[in-house]
Amino acid sequence: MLTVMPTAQPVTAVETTSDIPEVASVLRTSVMRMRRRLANERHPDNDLSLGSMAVLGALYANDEMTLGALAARERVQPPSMTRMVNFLEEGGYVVRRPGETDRRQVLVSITDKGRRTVRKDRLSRDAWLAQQLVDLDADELAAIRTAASIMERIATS
Amino acid sequence: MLTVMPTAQPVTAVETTSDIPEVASVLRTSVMRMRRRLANERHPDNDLSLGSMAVLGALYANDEMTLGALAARERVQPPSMTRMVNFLEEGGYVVRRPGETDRRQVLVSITDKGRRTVRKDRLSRDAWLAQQLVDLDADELAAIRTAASIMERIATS
DNA sequence: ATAACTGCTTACCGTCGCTAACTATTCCCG
DNA sequence: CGGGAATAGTTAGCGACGGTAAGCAGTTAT
Repeated sequence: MLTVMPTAQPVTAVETTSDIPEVASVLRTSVMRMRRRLANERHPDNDLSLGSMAVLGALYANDEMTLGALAARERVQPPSMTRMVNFLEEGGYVVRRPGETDRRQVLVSITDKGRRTVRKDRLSRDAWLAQQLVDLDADELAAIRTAASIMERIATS
Repeated sequence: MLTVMPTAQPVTAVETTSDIPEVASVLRTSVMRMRRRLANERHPDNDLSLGSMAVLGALYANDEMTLGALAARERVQPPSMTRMVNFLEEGGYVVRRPGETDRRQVLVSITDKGRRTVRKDRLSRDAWLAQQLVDLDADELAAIRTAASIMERIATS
């Protein structure tokens, strides 16, 4: 007995191969649209942008990081990270201090306010996306997981 | 007979359900990074941005559309679409003309130059992404396809 | 005929990313 | 030790991309 087959008829590997350009195109547009939607879905009472939240999340995990490490992690140039950290510092979410051994460095650490924000935000910000995923079946969820890891790898290559 | 199970050990539906927040988070960051990468990968000799290309692609499929229809299709506010169309018109990729029955409308249609650009660009712009996908096996490709269609649906919901 | 609505445009603003050029510190080598 | 090279961040300025508010012109309804 066939369970629900997501969308496609079973295709052979050969046919699939010739579809690569099409998959590339489809993936590209869906990624673009998805990120636009995600950017819009932030909670209104939260003034932190997606980028800022990602930084704050990194600091939530590792209490203190250099600005350079943050930039590398987010795959962003140092000036972009400087701006984000400025913004976060003004809001009281993080604090800066000069590096101890190397005073050129800037050590960024998260404040209690930042920590609280991350916890609250993890709940509310991903809530919308999680809600969209809740109706998916196990196969679809697995596909998303696989695709996400491939995208991560491609984006980082 | 079980075909290849992408990456994960067989998980029950119950376990999978509890992973939803994590999948949401992973998906979100990979989408953000992926789109950043895609934006950077455009071919240097092509002065059209990703958004403009999407519009041109829509016009390639349906010869003539109103500006409003284009905005709706790209899930963008009318002013944003006005700007893109201005840009495309200046470059000679599209032409504007007033609507016939309703002269408030603006009908946008693609020129030969626009058509040529789409064809050339489809080849060259997605080439990079396609190259990244070429080493994937059939299951992974299927996962991408499924994920893309889900993302499309979510983004459009 | 006029009021309300609609489709697009204009003006302005914010985010996010980049490069180039600068400062301050550290490292290395003669 | 001293001085140039390298490194970590910052500042300044730009471009792409998105939004809202307000205005204008054409259409519809009363």
